[in-house]
Amino acid sequence: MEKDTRTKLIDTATPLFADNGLAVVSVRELAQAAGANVAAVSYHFGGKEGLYHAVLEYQFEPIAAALERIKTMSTLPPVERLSHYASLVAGVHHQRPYLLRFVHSELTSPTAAFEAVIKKYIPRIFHFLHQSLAEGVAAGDFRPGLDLGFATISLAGILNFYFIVRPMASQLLPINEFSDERYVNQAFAIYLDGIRRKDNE
Amino acid sequence: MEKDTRTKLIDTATPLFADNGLAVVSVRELAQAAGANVAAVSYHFGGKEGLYHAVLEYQFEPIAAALERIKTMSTLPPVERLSHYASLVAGVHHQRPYLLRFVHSELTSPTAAFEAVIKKYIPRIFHFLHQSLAEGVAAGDFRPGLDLGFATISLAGILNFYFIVRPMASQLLPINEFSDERYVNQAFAIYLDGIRRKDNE
DNA sequence: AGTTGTTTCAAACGTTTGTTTTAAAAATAG
DNA sequence: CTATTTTTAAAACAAACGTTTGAAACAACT
Repeated sequence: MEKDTRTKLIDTATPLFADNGLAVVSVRELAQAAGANVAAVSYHFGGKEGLYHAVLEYQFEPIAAALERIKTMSTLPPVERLSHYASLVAGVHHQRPYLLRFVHSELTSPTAAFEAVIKKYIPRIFHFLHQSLAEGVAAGDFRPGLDLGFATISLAGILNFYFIVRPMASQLLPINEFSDERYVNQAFAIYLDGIRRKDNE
Repeated sequence: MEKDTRTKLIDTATPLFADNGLAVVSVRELAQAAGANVAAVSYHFGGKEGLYHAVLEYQFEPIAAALERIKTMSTLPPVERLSHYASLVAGVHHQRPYLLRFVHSELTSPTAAFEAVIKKYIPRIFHFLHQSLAEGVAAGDFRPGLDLGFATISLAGILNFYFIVRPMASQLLPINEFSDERYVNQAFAIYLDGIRRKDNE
């Protein structure tokens, strides 16, 4: 078995890195949690940063796949493209519960992996949203006065913020039941209604 | 002068802690950046965590003030209360540009300061929003089917996410000009239009 | 001027960090 | 069976960590 300890290390490191950050988690703590030897990290990944990089690449796999699907959407009407994006967000976070922790951690305090991983995917997503919004305005679906850059951030924010705070939310908020799909549906509905062109425009 | 190095340390530590986190910033790096001695941190704050705690308390000052103002709003109609909250968000982030970094850092990977500081303020804000939304629904202003817990997160998300990613946004997004007030105004308008009761409801 | 309390400083303390090095053991493949 | 790769264990490494120490410098006040 070639990849037994390799994958075991990645699986164990994922929640530890996501919760505590690259710097806080020590190699010894990591190895013990994975049931592996201290030297295994250097042996397989060339060091702690190498393991972190491997974790991040695995986390971004579904985003790469989602971006491929996004390419095929250019013929769809803007509203449907945004709707697809919303369900894509829910699906990706369901597949990779820790992904957004890494994205946000890299956005706020970038490590060496920022250039290699984050800068590769995030701008493409924003570009897709930005362009879909622009076409929606041009088609008369959305409010003509929209600031597109801000509206892009608003959509990303209203959809993703929930997944950022969710791990702590049960301690802080009086929420009965957490359903990612229900959240995304309502949030997207609010957003879409909010940017729609009104009759008096 | 008693508080010269004290405040100098707090001021210097604020962006360092905000950008890199409590664990990553070393006391020596901190002291050198502040032009102080290594021992000054232990002397004035009892240690690195004490300094972090002092930084956090200073950051939360405007939130405490905002919560006081919120108390006086109970007589206002729900829409205006939410609108006040939106401009309060903009004002607080203007006063304390690093505040949200700390809030989010504590939400995702809590330090010892979480219980003492975060748990003290955040639930009150969410309670205020939750209640305002509930009254708005009861008054017929907002859609009757709204999930209030989710709608609370949506509002917090659409307003705050911008301030989380803004430091990195210029590298990632094609945004011409950053204006916090303009962003908050448009984002809140989108949200408010999105939760408004429609004619057919 | 002299006393007292506070603040600053360089140096040192004991720990922990990531990584490397040995060697032996285990597993895999040809 | 042999050769290669992987895993384990224990030890060692320099570097960096947070904190403490004791003396020196400073300030405030009688």
